[in-house]
Amino acid sequence: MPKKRGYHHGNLKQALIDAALVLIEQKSPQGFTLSEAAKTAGVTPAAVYRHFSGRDDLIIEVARQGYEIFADLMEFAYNKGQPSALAAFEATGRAYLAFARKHPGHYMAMFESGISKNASPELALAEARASGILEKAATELSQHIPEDKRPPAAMFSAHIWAMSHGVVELYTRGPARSPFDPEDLLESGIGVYLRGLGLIKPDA
Amino acid sequence: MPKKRGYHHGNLKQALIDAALVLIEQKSPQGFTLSEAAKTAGVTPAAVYRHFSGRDDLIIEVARQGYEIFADLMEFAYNKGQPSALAAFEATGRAYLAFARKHPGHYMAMFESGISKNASPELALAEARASGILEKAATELSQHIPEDKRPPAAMFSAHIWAMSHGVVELYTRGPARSPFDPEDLLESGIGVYLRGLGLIKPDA
DNA sequence: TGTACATCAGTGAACGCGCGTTCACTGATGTAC
DNA sequence: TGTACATCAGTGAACGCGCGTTCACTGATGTAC
Repeated sequence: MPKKRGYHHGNLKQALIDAALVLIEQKSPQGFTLSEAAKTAGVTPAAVYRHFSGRDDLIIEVARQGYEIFADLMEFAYNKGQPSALAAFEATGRAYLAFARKHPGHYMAMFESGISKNASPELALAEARASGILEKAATELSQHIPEDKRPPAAMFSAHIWAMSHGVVELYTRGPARSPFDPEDLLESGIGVYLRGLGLIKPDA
Repeated sequence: MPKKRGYHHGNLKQALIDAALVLIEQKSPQGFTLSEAAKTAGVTPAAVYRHFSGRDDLIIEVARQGYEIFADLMEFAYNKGQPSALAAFEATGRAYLAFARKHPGHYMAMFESGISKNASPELALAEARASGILEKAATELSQHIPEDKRPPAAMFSAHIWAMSHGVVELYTRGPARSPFDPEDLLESGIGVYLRGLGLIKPDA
């Protein structure tokens, strides 16, 4: 909410983004129309064109804001875990799932909308910042692995990201049923993985 | 291709499914219309209604066939790895990724279309068969873990499935870039995970 | 403080379009005799 | 083998609808004097 309410509608641009978020959560990123977003924001379809060049542009902006929030949350969690590389890493992992839960619309716009991260320079920038934090956490933690059996940090972080994303897609939404809480599932999965790297004691 | 070509169009039902597969690969499960599918199959939109009650019904059938193929492939891989529980398990994991690669349209209809696995009894049945094979492989392998530190087989299989699905979504499609081959990524990730469970020797 | 003007966010009417769905039909295939 | 009939897969015309997009407009806000 920059500026105050004023003007004709108020802050239509953000109102449209908020409307898109609601619709994405209800019907998926591809399941709503530009006109629906306008109606949800209480405005004529034509008004949308004052702020966005079309539907894709709107979704790109939703995703961009998502990456900003995502990066902020991850960074905060990372810092909170410092100076322990392990604690920082685990906090970051938990923050990932928390973000997916609290911001499903953003998450879907970012990862399920089919837009390329290069759809706009601003989007690419926001995405890079988020990835950077994940990779930093992974790199620092991997310093604790004996050098001769240390996997590349990018691979390490890709494994964790893949498992996190998989848990989100399959077990917080998606077709799979599981008797386990997604949070527990992810935490235990990462735990086993880290044990495999020798980063947690085998009997912990 | 059951029956031979004959009749008016040939085998329209399957032709529509094949058309849907092409369109799903090109534009995602929600990105095409019933009319497009009809046109792709070389037929009037009205003809679709002889075989399906609507677009959803068509996608459900695509997903069902996907689960059948999926289950067949997994079962074949599993049997090929026998009698070693570890070899069977790893072959099943590789088959998962191979399926996602070779049948992207089916994969997307199954996991990214937003249809519920209970959308039809036939779909639920096919899904259950596929899951059963995954769980069987996981259960057998988990017998080799010392009983006191053995996680529930369902959790074990959920971890692996989550990582597999995450690799598919993020690194064979999706926004993430990685210098690694998805196959290598998944194989190494599962390797680390199994080491964490004590199922592979730490120095392997 | 008040007035006159410039700006520009949002309106509402209009358009052409492709969609989903229905319907009576037609004509190729299968079958009975 | 040939003929007459039944079946039913696919046609094509028709419909009402909501979509995306454009345009001249209007009226609230901001600003210069």
